[in-house]
Amino acid sequence: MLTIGKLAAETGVKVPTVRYYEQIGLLPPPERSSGNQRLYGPLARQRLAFIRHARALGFPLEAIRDLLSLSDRPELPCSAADAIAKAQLAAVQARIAQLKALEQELQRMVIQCAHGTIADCRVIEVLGDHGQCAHDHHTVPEAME
Amino acid sequence: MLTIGKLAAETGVKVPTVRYYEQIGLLPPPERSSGNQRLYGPLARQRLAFIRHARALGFPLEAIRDLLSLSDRPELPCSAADAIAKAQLAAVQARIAQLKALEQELQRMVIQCAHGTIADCRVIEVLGDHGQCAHDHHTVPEAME
DNA sequence: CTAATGTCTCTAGTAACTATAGCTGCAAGA
DNA sequence: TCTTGCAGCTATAGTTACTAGAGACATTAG
Repeated sequence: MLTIGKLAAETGVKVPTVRYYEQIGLLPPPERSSGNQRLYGPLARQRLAFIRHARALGFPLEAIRDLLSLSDRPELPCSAADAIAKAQLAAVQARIAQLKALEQELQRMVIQCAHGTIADCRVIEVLGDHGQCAHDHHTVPEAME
Repeated sequence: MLTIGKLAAETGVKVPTVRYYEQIGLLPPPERSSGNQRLYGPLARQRLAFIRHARALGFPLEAIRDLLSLSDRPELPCSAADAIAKAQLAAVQARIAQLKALEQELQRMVIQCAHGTIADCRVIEVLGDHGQCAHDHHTVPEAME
């Protein structure tokens, strides 16, 4: 049986985060020691590793919740899991495309900076006037860490 | 003089967001009408457009705060503004690189899915075992809007 | 004049944690 | 055995950049 600290060290998740996952119901409440400390078995370790890996791939916790409940029902077709992964892939791709447009614009700004005074700084000037931009970056999408 | 609604419509910022910017000190408290409603002049409009554009380029509000205070001092050298823009560019580029690694991994997962049952779903399997991954995506960076 | 829309303040909620405070548990050294 | 010090416990609040809601007042169109 692992204490929360060992579990955290083994999975690379921080201790408060483990407790947070329990609080929001992603991890089941574990056994407790006589002194009321959490004790985890290998199943919990596996589940936490799953969560950690999915988070690292950018899946939001809600998607992970769905994936976990799917993995508890191995007899179902995997189309639902597939759909979640595809949605995540699409979100990542959209985000990349958007960031590339921002990158272009920022690069233009930085390159044109003549390193004089603020009064004729391209950075400040371009920010003040969207008309000088090449691309349409005027939609700020949601984060995804 | 513009009411908050007109200002919002002209700049593409939502009304509560304008009030929020005032609350955190990005916009100065404007004049008020006899009935206590906010009234904005062209300077406020310009400042808000600046904020809006910088946000669209992904600058965090703290960076925008710095940029605004720089733009109030046109005689200073523009190196500080340049540095902020460069930092934002670097953050965007780092984020793109990280998302590309995720994209690869997600693509592998989705492509390998045989559309059978959950029991042998690659999506679920790969998430449960990081050893099957090609890349090192095990650092989740911070958001950026 | 009335009805509809706009605006006001204030509070709370979002995602996914992180940090803090103040307490108790537990293992090892002197 | 004492004690020191880390680990763990609960609960609350803070983070970013807003968004949503409640309930009241202002303004404007018909």
